[in-house]
Amino acid sequence: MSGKFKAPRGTFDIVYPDSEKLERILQIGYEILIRHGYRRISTPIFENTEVFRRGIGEDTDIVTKEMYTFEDRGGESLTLRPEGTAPVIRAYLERSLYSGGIPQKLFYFGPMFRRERPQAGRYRQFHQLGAEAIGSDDPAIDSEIISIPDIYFKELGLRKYRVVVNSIGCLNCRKPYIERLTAFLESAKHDLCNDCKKRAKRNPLRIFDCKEEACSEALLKAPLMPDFLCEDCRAHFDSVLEMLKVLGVSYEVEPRLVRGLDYYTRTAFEFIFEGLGAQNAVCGGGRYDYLAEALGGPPSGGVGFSVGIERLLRAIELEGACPVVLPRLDVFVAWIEGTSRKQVLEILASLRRERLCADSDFMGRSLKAQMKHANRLGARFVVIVGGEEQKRGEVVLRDLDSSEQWTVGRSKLAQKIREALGEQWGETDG
RNA sequence: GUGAUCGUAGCUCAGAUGGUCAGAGCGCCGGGUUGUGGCCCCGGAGGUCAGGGGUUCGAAUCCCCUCGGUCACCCCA
Repeated sequence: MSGKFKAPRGTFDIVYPDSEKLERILQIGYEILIRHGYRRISTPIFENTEVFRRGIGEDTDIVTKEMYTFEDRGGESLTLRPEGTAPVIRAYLERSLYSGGIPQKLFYFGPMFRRERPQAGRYRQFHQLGAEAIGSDDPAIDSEIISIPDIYFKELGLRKYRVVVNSIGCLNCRKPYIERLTAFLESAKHDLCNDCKKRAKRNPLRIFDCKEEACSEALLKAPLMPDFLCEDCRAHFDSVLEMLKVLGVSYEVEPRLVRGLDYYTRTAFEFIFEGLGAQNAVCGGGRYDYLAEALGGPPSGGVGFSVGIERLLRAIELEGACPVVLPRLDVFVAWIEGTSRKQVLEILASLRRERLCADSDFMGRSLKAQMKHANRLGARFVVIVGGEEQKRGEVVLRDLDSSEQWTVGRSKLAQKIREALGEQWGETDG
């Protein structure tokens, strides 16, 4: 704590080796997404506030109390994006991406912002890797969207999670259901906790999240959404489940699973992990058939998922999965006092041109100190520049693993290092 | 937004009842002879004890406030 400033509450720096682990995990994710036909989109980090107000829903927690909204100097209301789907749909409509053929399959990665009270697995700036398939209402695309994170997590070596799915219907069937549920809650209100009494009025679907034992008991006889699905929604849901079997996704139907964002319809799902505490949903998503219309476009349904990267990283750490491969320096260029810095820099640059990972001393340290530094950096070789050898156009090359060292001509240096590295890894350079 | 809990050097932590209590290990920097690492030895730098206020002759140690971390609620990724 030497400096004056700290990162704002709920934010943090991502420093090596975490930053390197993050990079690796993203690469694996991108590769899977691309293999499924998804292409990358990057939207602005902020949008007109209306994109979220209308996209996510006026009454949602996100919109009513969690957004970073500000007025810019032109008087326009802007908001730091709290999630990725609404911006992607905005871009889809604005740029007529459907003209590239539907469904449009897009993926994104980037920071999201929500002003919540920080907690393990919950931050004010966090990162999501997500995908959207827009323009198709084929149940098969729902199952594809659910299967991708499943494949991803398995490839990362993760095991300790469950996939829970549900259908929350469409406007036609959800409305009668909510009426029925509300009526039930009214009749059972004397058995509910105070929070649930409030929920019963504001957001009845949420009532199933309550952890109070008394409430859970009271809700045993509550009507469940899947029993109220209209014919189309029922058929869609059944079909999604069948396709999931075909794709080898082990799922559990969770009739009480709901979503906090208004635009969701039909398919809703979450990936719940063990041992993450309260914030145990590493991935969530679902279908959103009304979102495009809410943003002023023509009706066009879509499905998507989003992975919380910080939570994913935590799950990986907990399961000891996906070990980090520490980057290793190939060669460190050390130099003896009195050596021309220009020549040292030339040698360093030439090694880098040869695609070797190379570094040098920039502190004017003693040779001994440079050796220590090279060792700490994990360098495989040290090149020592200076003295008699240099006058003959040669340098000393030392292998820190075997402690062997040779005198080599400068022109042969890179080649010699390559050969030694090649032996190590059993391959020639290319 | 609510509640609980914690906050001493870069890191992990010692510091009984307030009066050499500002420390250790690791890390970092330097040295152990003239141009060479990993082990070992020696030396050094780094903290207004989260910040502010109060009680007291005197507080890292007691009280209050603020900030931050953690956990839970809430909500979600």
